[in-house]
Amino acid sequence: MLKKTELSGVKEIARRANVSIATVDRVLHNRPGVSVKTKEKIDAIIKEMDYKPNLLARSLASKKTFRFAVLIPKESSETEYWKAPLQGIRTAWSEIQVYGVEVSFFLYDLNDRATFDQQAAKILEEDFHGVVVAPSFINEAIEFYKQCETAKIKCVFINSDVSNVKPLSYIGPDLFQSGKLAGNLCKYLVPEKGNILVFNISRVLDAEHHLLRKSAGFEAYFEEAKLPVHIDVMTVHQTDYPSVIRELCAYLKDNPVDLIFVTNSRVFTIARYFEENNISGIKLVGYDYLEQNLQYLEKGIIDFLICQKPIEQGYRALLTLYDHFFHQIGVEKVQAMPIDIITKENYKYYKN
Amino acid sequence: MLKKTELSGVKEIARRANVSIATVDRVLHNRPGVSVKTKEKIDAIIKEMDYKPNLLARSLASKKTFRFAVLIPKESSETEYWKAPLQGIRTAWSEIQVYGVEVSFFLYDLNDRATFDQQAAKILEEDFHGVVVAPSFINEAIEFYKQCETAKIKCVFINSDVSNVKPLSYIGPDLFQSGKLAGNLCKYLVPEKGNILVFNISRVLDAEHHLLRKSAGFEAYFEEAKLPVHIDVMTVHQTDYPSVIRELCAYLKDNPVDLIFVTNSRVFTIARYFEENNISGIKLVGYDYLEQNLQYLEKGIIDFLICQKPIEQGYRALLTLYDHFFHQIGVEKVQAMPIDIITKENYKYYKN
DNA sequence: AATATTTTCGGGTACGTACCCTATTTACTA
DNA sequence: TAGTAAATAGGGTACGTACCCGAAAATATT
Repeated sequence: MLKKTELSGVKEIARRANVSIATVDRVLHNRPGVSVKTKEKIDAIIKEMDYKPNLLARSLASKKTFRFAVLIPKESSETEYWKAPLQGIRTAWSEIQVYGVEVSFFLYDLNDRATFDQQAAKILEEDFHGVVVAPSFINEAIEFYKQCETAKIKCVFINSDVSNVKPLSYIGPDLFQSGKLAGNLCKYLVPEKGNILVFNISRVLDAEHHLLRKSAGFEAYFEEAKLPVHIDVMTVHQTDYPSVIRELCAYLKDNPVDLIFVTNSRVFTIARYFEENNISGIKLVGYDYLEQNLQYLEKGIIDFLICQKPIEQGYRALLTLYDHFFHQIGVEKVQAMPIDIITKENYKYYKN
Repeated sequence: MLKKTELSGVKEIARRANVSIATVDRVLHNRPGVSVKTKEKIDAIIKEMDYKPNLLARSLASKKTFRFAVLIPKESSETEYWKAPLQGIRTAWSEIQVYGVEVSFFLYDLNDRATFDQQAAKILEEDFHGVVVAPSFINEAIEFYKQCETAKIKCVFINSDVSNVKPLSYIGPDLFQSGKLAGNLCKYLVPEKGNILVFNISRVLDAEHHLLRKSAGFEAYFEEAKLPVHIDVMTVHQTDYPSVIRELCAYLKDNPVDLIFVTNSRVFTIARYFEENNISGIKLVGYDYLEQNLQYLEKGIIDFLICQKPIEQGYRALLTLYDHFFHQIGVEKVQAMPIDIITKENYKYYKN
């Protein structure tokens, strides 16, 4: 608890440049009204001092308010995955609320493309500065992105990216690599010439859908490693329990399987079937840190879960917008999330 | 970019209570000089408003300065592990420096107990408010902790904890569980009745040393899972390459081995030997995200690395002290780090 | 050369909190 | 009851930055 040492920031600059604080302030925010000569002098001093503005004082003094929107799927009864990013966004919001950040939520239905457009339209009606988007529907998302561009609304994408579109930042997994990691793990779980089933469970599957990219990465791994496993890929569009199981049983009847890799969080569906019918001997690998999945991990029915920090994705998405607008910081174009491996022995310590 | 709405905090309280800001300030910091009656009135209003002080304004106005010390091992030529926590501490420091935080570093030599005491003594001579400690030497650390207690210096432990000692916070792995996770992984790597060698490489090994706890967790896993693997534990106290390899060769000559589990970051030593002598067929699992280890992970000589976010440990250690002193926030007594699994396919995305 | 206009700049106040210094009130002593 | 000490309260400035408003200097117009 001692005293400060040097003089403060802008004041010190002003003193050295023999100008007023207001003038320094003008060049800092390159506002007009400063002659080229003095601007250069001040710029030089700023550089020389390596001046960093005091963010506390800045946001204290600033009465600016920014409005952000959030366009992500709502949590469904079938999977609670989207609770996590939402939670992360809420946490970030609570931290930066005091700096004058307003956030509005627009949640769409993963099983209904139309709801995406509806919510997107609502956002465009209002006057937002930025928006966090989970682009589950490729074409719709691209269209929305373009409209945001003309409306000068900054976009941050989370959870899956979209080619040919350059948002302010993408925060999420490298999906192909995520599939490769799954392959890497599964290598250890199956015998020499084992049989693997890759299982896509999703109502909608756009051409570039993220499940397909994981699936592709998975197959690529075994191809590159030249491992002689047999891989079948199966996709079901009816996501309710009976439908999924019906398809699964049909496959199992005719094919030997050592391992099933479910490309999203719905691996618990399979696990439930295994438990209820006392099936063992088939390894199970899937995605996401959900209560529904963890119980089967604990019981040893699911061997591995792969997880990509959904809470942090949401958290960082909002903070990225905040950094961009308040600190005028150049934000990372791509913020690749780690690809985490969760097992029975470490899940209790995992931070989603 | 709109306007604020309500009146500010203390001012509003003062207005409602018909007193001055200074008086409100007194009851907020329960300083003397306020009659019981007005104090009660103000307290009631504070409660009613659910007043939360503006931390920005607070630290702007406060000229308080806190001094923290850091007592951790220095990076050695043998392992660069301790670079990471140091880096995390430095990052945290750069973020909170503006709030008046001073940090001094006292680095000791992992191969020389005496240096711990020397640096510890230096810390006690000066007037610090808090200290970040890596208690590598159990008894010395306990002694230091006690002296800190009488000197009213708050301690935060990182990397490994010490029983019977209750620091402000412990930030690091659950070592026993970390060993269990290793067992969980290795289960998939060895055959039915495989042979495993657990390898401790450390100059000093206190009774409660963290390598031993990992080792214990590892064995416990196989015991609980009732898996009939054969586990030998070997410890070497000479940590240079020739010595380690000499011991290893002696063991390998007489014993079949399917997998070696190295309980710390020195797994690269073994990997180097395997590479130079073209040994394959022995799986290798060890600890820590070091450049030295990653190259062997990439080459497929090391199968898995377990990692516990050393950078974040340092980062959070300093922030914990900061939170405690500046925000008077009750900090978490134990901040268990996640137990992360690193492979060839996900290490590029890992954040240490 | 005098006036109008534009460019360039400084003074001053505000943001919400901390804390010093002084003024007023109350209680106590002789 | 005056006189003094202690308790209680308020005024005011500072923290580092933002930004309004008006003043001075430079340039343009007549």
